[in-house]
Amino acid sequence: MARKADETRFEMQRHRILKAAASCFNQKGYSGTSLKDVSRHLGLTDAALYYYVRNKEELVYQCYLRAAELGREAMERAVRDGATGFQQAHLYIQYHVEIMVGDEGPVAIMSEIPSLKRDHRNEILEVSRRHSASFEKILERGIADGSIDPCDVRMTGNAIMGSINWIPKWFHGKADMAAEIRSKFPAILTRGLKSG
Amino acid sequence: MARKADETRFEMQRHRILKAAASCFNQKGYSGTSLKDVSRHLGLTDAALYYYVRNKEELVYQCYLRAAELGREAMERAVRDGATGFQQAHLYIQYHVEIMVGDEGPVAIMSEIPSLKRDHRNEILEVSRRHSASFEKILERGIADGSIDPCDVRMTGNAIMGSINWIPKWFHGKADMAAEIRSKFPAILTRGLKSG
DNA sequence: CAATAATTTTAATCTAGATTAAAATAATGC
DNA sequence: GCATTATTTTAATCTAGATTAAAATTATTG
Repeated sequence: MARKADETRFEMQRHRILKAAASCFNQKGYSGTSLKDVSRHLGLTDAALYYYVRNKEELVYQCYLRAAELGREAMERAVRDGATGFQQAHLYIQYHVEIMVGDEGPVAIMSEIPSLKRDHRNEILEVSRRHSASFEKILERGIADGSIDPCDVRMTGNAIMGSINWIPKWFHGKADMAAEIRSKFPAILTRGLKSG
Repeated sequence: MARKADETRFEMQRHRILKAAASCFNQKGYSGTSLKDVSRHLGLTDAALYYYVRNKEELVYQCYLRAAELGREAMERAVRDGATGFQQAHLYIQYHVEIMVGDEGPVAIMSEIPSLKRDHRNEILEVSRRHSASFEKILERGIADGSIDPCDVRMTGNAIMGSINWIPKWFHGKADMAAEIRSKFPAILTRGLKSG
């Protein structure tokens, strides 16, 4: 039987598929994209996808897991690398924006949660809650250490996250636009936080 | 034959339907909501909807027209009532937020544009472009009159709009939450604009 | 190269949900 | 109350797209 080499081949293909799927879901929504839409992007048949994934729902679910993974990483790095709450918030926004516009493609299809089946949905909702909570913690930290002006962290968190999550709705992959977003968005979103 | 009374009856029912549809589309997306989903909310049969609307696509389209109408109104009122650019921006955000959380229901399903057929899509995209442009004009006005700090109006506009458009993803109709959003969001979104 | 495992395709199914037609019910004007 | 028009339902269609099974192709390994 085949060993490590195959494992890698399989994983690579699977990764390509998830990436293509995430991109489609982002553009057309879950129910709006057919498996043929996804497979066409890869020069495959729709049936081929079933070799990599149990069914369509599993496909979004995997996209979400990947998005959650990337999000968690971004959060961790931000908390590790930032000295003050403000810096952590700034870094997190920077990393999150990067996920949205980077060449990894838009991994995060945060709008499709209703399409998940109950167990998966609950899991993702839970992860998502924790994620929001972490960001609010950062804001609180900033308020405590004086780097961020006192504010309602729940609302402020939602406002900032929404801004970023909405990016895929108007950003369509042009490289120069990506650069612009990367360079300007973080400053715009944190300007309102700055204290002093 | 029936006259004005019926006209009104018809219009009222049609309005209820559009409202229910918008709400469903917001929760589950266009392809994710069946006509049965919509009709169930109203105690009707799915077939009944066809008396009011040519087909499903027409339904989203009408929702969009209504959303666009409300958006335009909000923009006009804001421009009329605000003295400075900053005030206009603040008012517009306030009105826009109100549309999202008000009892009119979430009219704006700005994510479903890809589901529209070409003509309708182009029309809505055009309207949407004009709308964004109007908001950017407000920001420029504010910069010119000194009430808003110089900034990239394109990016800033997108950031603010995104925040608001994302609200339906996490706001689920609880009245006290609506009040909180209404009272806090505008300040949060404009804090970063303030000059001086 | 032969044999086995991995990957993809072709060709059916199967189902949900949009759409339609005809019939039934409710409302209205006279 | 009758006749007409408005509204809704019931009962079929019709179709796109998800899913599956079996066959074909491609890699891998010894």
